Order: sequence, then C-alpha cells, then structure tokens
Amino acid sequence: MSRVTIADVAGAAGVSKTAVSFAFNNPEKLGQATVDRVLQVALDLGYTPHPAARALSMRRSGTIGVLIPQRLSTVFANQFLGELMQGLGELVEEHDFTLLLVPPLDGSLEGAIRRASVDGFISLGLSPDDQALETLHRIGIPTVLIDSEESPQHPAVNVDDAGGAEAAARHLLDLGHRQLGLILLPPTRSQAGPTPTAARRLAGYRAALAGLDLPAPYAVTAGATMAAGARAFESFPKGKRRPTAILAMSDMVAIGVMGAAQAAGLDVPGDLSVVGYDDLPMAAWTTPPLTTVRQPIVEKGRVAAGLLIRRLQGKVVVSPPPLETSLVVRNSTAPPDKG
Amino acid sequence: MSRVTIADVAGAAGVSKTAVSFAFNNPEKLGQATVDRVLQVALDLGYTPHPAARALSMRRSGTIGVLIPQRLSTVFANQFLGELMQGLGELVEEHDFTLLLVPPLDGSLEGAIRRASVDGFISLGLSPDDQALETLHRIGIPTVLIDSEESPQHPAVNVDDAGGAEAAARHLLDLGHRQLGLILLPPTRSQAGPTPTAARRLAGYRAALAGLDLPAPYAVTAGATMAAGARAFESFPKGKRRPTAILAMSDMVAIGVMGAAQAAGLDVPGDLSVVGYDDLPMAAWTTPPLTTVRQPIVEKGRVAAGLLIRRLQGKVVVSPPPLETSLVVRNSTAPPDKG
DNA sequence: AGGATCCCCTAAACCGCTTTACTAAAGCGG
DNA sequence: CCGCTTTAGTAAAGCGGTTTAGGGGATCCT
Repeated sequence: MSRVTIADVAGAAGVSKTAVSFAFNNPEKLGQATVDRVLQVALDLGYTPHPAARALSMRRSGTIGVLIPQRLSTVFANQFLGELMQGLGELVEEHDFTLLLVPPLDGSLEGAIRRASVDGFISLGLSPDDQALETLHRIGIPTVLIDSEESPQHPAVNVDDAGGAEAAARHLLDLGHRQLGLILLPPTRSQAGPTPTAARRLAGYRAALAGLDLPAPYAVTAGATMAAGARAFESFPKGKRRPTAILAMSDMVAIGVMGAAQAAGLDVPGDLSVVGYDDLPMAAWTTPPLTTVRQPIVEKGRVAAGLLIRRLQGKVVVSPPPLETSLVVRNSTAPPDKG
Repeated sequence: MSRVTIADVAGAAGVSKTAVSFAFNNPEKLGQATVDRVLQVALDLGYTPHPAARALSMRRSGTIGVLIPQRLSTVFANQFLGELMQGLGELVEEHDFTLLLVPPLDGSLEGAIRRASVDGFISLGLSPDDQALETLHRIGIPTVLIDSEESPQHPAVNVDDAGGAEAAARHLLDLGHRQLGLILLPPTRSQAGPTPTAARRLAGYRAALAGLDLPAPYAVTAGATMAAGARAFESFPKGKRRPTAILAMSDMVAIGVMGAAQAAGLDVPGDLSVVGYDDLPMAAWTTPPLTTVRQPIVEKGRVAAGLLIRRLQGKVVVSPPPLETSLVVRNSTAPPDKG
C-alpha cells in the first residue's frame, strides 16, 4: 500500500493535478463545486501532500533549524536550553513554523547544516570565526545568532554579559571576599578560544577586580553541568589558600559546586559563597537558594525567533541592543569566614 | 545569486548529473580520477545537495519527529522534556538522524503531522483513542509511543507508573497520614479522559488506599508547572480539614506546592508532606529536597529512539516491558502533626 | 452578430536530486 | 581475432508537488 499522491486524487475526482493543488492552496481559482468535490475525494482517500515534494517545489520548508554546538545529550542537561526553547517555541508556533534541532553530525556542524532542510537558522554560541558561519552565509540561509557576535552577514541577539558578571563580582567584593575562584565556560569543540559569551563575562569579572590589589583569582573551565561543577570545585586549592567565594558562569556549575562543597563538609554560604549565572528556575529552589545573575533567556529566544521570522518575510532586520541582566541576591553568598 | 545545483557541478566538471550524484553517493561506480575531479569542482562551487530534493527522491528525510501534545512554550517549562530529549538525542545522533519538534498546529496535531517531513515519529502521552494515532497509521509513518498505550499499530515504551504511585501513597500511609490530597495530570486538549499515564498513576494511588477506611482524598488537576502546583495547593481545603500530605503526579507541581505552602506559612514537611513524580535532577536540590518517584526518563528516551530506529531499518520490534520506577525518600515527607 | 471579458480548468514545465536502464569502450580467455 | 564480461559513464524516467501559460465556453457590451 503506497502513499496516496495528488495524481490519485486527481484521477478519482476526474480533474487535473492542478485542480487538486488549487483546491488546497488557491480555492478561489476554482468553482465552489469543484473545490468541494476534490476536497471530499482527498479526504476519502486519506490524501496528504508529501512534505518534501512541497518543500522542493515551493522552496520553503516551514521549518527553522536550531544550530546547537554540542551533543543533544549534553546540552539538554542544562535547563538553559529548555528555557530558550520556550521562547523560540512561542514565536515559531505563532507563525506556523516548526523547529529542527541540528547538532553536529560526526562532529561537524557544517555537515549537519547542509543536510538540514530549513528556511533559516537560529545559531547558539558560535564564535564569529567558526567555519559554520561561513558555510551558512555561502549557502545563503538566513541566520540569527544567539550568544555570539553580530556580523555583517548575521544579526545577533545578546544580553549584557559583562554587566551581569561585573555586578556578581562586585557583590562578592562588597561582602569582603578577597580570594576568588572563577569557573569559566569552555570553548566549543570547533574553535580554539573561549566563546564570545564566556569572553564577555570574564571581562566583566575582570572589570570589577581591576585596580584592586588582590591575589589573582583561580580560574578553571567547566561545561554547564553539575558534574563538571563538582569537578571544578575539587580542582581549587584546599586549606588556607582556598577561595572563599566562587563565580561560576552558569547556574548548573554553581549548583554542582555547592553540592561538592557541602559533601566536603563546607557550609554554603558560611564557608564558601557561590554565585551562578542564568537564573534558571531551579536556582530559586536550591539549598541554599542560589545568588546568581539573571538573564532573560525566554525573552532572548523570543527576540531571536522574531528577528529570524521577519527576516524570512523579506524584511531587513538589525541586531537589537543587548538585553538586560541583573544580579539576584539569594542565600548562597555571605561575608567570608573570619578564618 | 541562486543556489548551486547538481547540474551546475556537472556542467563545470564536464560530466553528467548522474556522475556527480555517484561521486557523492556511489564513488565505487566511477573512476577514481573522475570522482576526485567532480568532488573538487563541487567544493570550489560550494555545492550542497538540496535536502528536500534528496528527501523526495530517496523517500527518506533522515529526521525523526517528536510529537508533542502541547505548546512548546509550556512543555519545555518542565525539565521532563529536557531529560527525555537527552535520551532521544543520544540514539538519534548515533544514527545520524536529526530531531524535528512537532507541536500542534493551530491546535491540531493531525495537521502538524501531515506537514512534517520525517521518517518516523516518537509520540508523547497520546491517548490510545486520539485521532492523531489514526492519522499516523493511515499515512503509514512508523511511530513509537511514549507514556501511552501499546497498540497493534504502534509499540510503546512505558514505565511502571502504577507501581511507583502505589509506593508513594503507601509511604505516606506508613508515615501515618490519613487525609491526602491528590494532584492529577490534566488530559491533553485533544481528548476527554485522563492520559494513560495519569490513569495508571491514579490507579496506583488507589491501590494503596484500597481497603483502608479513610476519608476520600481530595483530588484536583494541574498541568506540570510550578504555577499550576501553587494554584492546586490553594484549592485544597484550609483549616482542620486540610490534607496533611499531597501526592503530585509531577515534580514540577510538587515543587510549586511546596512553594505555595511555605509562602502560606506552613512548614514542609512539618505541617505538610509532599511527594512528587519523575525525580528530575532538581528534585534533589529543592528546599527541602523532594521525596518523589523516580522514573528513568533518559533511558525511556533511549529505548524509544532505539526502537524506532530499528523499525526504520525494517526490523520488527515489540514493546519492551515497563521500565522500573522507585520511591526516592528525601526530606519533604514526615509523619503528620499531632494537630 | 462579433469581439472582449471572465470564469474554470488543464497541459506541461519545473523544483533538484536519485536511480534504472543502457551504451561504448576496454579487458580477457581461447 | 572473436565473443563475453567488466568498467565508466550517460540519458531519461521518476519522486510528488506548484505554477505558468493558455484554451474553451459562457457572458457581456455595443
């Protein structure tokens, strides 16, 4: 039993393929009676237009790709993506698009990009010199960047990463902390340096520390998972040279740090203060509730999707100004021990 | 500047379209020299096969659809989906498939199904009498069900919903609770009764209560969000007829209940015990850490994806036995007040 | 009555790729 | 040197839709 095609419907209804197509897409070009008859026959036969054929013919698939620089199994462990998907989903559904998740294929994002039948891409965290961006531009698929850097080819939506980071660092300094530990986001596999977001946040931390005569902060790198956060905690010096406060670039890492610290017998925030980044919903619920930098993730998704959709409609769009970030002080931070 | 097609490459390389296609897909059918030349020309021209054309011609798109019965913006608020995506992603990436998210289109899942260019579907939480399943079968797209009910047409992967629920209820009874509040998962928009999962969990709760001479538990319905959980809490009786413990069918709801209860001045678990369902990663981190029923969500995704992929490879597959659930006792439950 | 207009509908081209014949040339054993 | 199998490549027929150009008949206008 093979698929019912437009020709089958045409035959059964005694009209041409064109008529069938019109009945669905341009009913006003046909007589009312014909439209009704064709539609009825189509229903009886259980006809459904073949999506790929439609996409080929119309040069439009009705789907938007989400370019993800890591494996799905790791990136969905961070609720950040869930939040972002909410924002993307909202706009995308409103305009009858559908979302295709595009992670690297055999380690290569470029390969995955070519295979994806999409009208446009939302791309996450790509460094401006990533080969994938070049590919995207050459193929000519409209793309909007998130957590990246605006370029002549592609608009970008970002938040005030540096501002939030600076506020976080300043908060710890104000509490009296002097020996800090920094946990940076890692580069994505395809590139050498830190991601644009990581770089901006680091700059923010540094700005707060600038001019003060402090011991250099310890810095390590950890992917955005609790496990990586726990490992990062282990890698800091113990004993009296131990940092009294930790700045993490993601909530997941911060939570992992809290867990490892508590498991090691430290009190948070009594012995160790921890600040995250993102303000995921769960940050308000941890033990203790996490002090963190809030960024409007859902909104970020909405804005990016909106931009891309307008672009797909042929309008010219420009990168919006960075969205605001703000420090949310909860209970994972306190003045350091008088150790 | 229009897209580079296979014909352009063929022309530039002085060969036929067939040769170009072979160079990519069946290099062994061509001389080595020709293959090299064609590939080089393709590279120079920046040629990329049109995915829709490929899909049409090969009758295979290389993407798997995830059928989601609600709006993306609501369903991604529940980390459950994030966990599931990790499992799906693992298998799917391994086999070079890509994932398409398919939420209802204008409120209709069936419409969305028709539009989606996929080789198979993973479907979430569909009731066995949902029209969408019928549509799926008629179009003949291989489908694997999750959190649904096995049918002759489609295999299903489930967990032992009833067992977990029964363990949860028994735990509360053992602690001495007699007046319980139940918070059920809502039906999806497209159907009348509760979802299969909700029905099985409710049966589990009932099984634990059976034969005991207890006041009937209060029961309300709430979607899997914290806000809905908070509202559910409000809707229970206050004062002395207040339930002393609450069984929620999802962790998100349970957390919402804890929040609302605490905001109302109740101590959890002192004044109110709460049990969730799912054991999301965040359940271990709430204040207090949540007692809940653990189900292997990631594994569920892996199994379902594996099943579908094997089915797409032409093998026959059968529904696996339900995956295990288990009660995880943390600190959100305690004996009731001696009120 | 004759031409212009509309209204319906259709034939055929096209979207860009894969794949099934099929051919021409080369290689091979006898 | 001949018939037979390989090898290397091609033409053309799909895949299943949409869309352009146009044809025939009824209606309208003068």
